[in-house]
Amino acid sequence: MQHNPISVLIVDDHPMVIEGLKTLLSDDDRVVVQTHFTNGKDTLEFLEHEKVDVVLLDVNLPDINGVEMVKFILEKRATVQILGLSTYSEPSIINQMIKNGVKGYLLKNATSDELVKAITKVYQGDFYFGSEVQKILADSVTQETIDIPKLTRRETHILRLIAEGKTTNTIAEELFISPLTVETHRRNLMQKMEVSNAASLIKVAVEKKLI
Amino acid sequence: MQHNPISVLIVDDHPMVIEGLKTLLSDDDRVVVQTHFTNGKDTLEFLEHEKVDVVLLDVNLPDINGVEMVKFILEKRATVQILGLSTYSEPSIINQMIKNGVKGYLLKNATSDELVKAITKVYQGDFYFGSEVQKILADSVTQETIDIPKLTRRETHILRLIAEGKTTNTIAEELFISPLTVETHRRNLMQKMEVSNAASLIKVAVEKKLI
DNA sequence: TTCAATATACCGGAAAACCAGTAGAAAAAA
DNA sequence: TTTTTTCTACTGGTTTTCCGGTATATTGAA
Repeated sequence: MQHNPISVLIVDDHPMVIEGLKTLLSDDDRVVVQTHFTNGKDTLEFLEHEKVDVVLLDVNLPDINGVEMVKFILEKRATVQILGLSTYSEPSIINQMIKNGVKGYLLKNATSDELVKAITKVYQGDFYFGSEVQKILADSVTQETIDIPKLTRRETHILRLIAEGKTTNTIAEELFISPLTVETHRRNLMQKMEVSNAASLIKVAVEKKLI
Repeated sequence: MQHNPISVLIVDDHPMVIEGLKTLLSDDDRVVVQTHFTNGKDTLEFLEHEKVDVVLLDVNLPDINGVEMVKFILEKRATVQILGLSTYSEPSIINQMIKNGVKGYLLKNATSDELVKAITKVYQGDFYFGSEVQKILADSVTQETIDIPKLTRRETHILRLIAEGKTTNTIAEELFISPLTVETHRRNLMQKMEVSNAASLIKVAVEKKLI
């Protein structure tokens, strides 16, 4: 089955993680680490003219945000399979990454075995999620993560201004619109966030990372 | 100078980080990795009857909190030097760790050179902080971290209730005090936080991690 | 082009928040 | 024990928010 080993590209800004991944993967001849990068830009440049089977992608890169990165990589190389990697498990981020096309997701406490398993699965076009990640995803369905309300541009803007402590009138002046309009927006915001005043509006906005 | 290499103990719950550290340190004969653990409990047990020169301690262990861990290790082995390691850089945590006795601190994006340098420095009894960490520490002195207003117990409590979207009257009922009293507290809170309404009160409270 | 979503704007009224100042009782610190 | 801080409470008044509606212009996607 494994005539050609699966070529892997590692993207992570931590040298020690890169070395660790290489070591963990070096024992297994089904997988070969082709190269590695510590930032998004170099990775994308490389993929411009080279190809790999699987990208091991850290979510927290110094230059490009992980969710964006998935999109960019797949734009360049639609056939590549991406396996997300991160230390912590933010349900919303994992969800976004999946939406953008990652085929698997592991936390960094994964063992060597799990790593190889994930890579081979993903390479075959299957999905693979670490057990903790699965748990998180399961929770996130029931939890509040799923109901992050979609705010319009104007609403997001006004939300920020409210958080800065500005009154309806001040905001209206700043945006050259009627205070009544601002109030309508604020009311829509509160309805979407299911709260009944500005204080808790800000709290849930922070919780849902909308600010 | 380096007759005996410095013996190092690695504590990190991520196998790939452990492998990475080992690899990064394997090139240098001034340092030898004696053993490694993935949790706090096993580490402390080991230190009960064995000794090492330097402990590379990840801040985020599954069982014991990093700040506590420093204290426990030094209680067991007062002569050991501890070098903190973490992915992110929380000024408050770094400060606490230093207070508890770590001699150095690195982010996980450190290079092999920096790692060895840090270990040798720390071993000699000196301090060593990665450049990013230094920046963070410097900032944390000048930045807003310092002017976290001291809230009284009652104020903290009421702040939480405000964040939950409760009105003055509701809070008063809940605490069996007059609404007027609650209002006084809220006004004091706003004054201390230098804001003029509940929305921004919550925002800065979140920023300053008071909620 | 048509339709849905978004941004705009209004009325009237109730509720809550905000402001400025004062002040006594209780608890904690000196 | 004295002093300071914290918690309590008030008067009286202004401003702002919040609520339940309604409604039109504009924009963007199908």
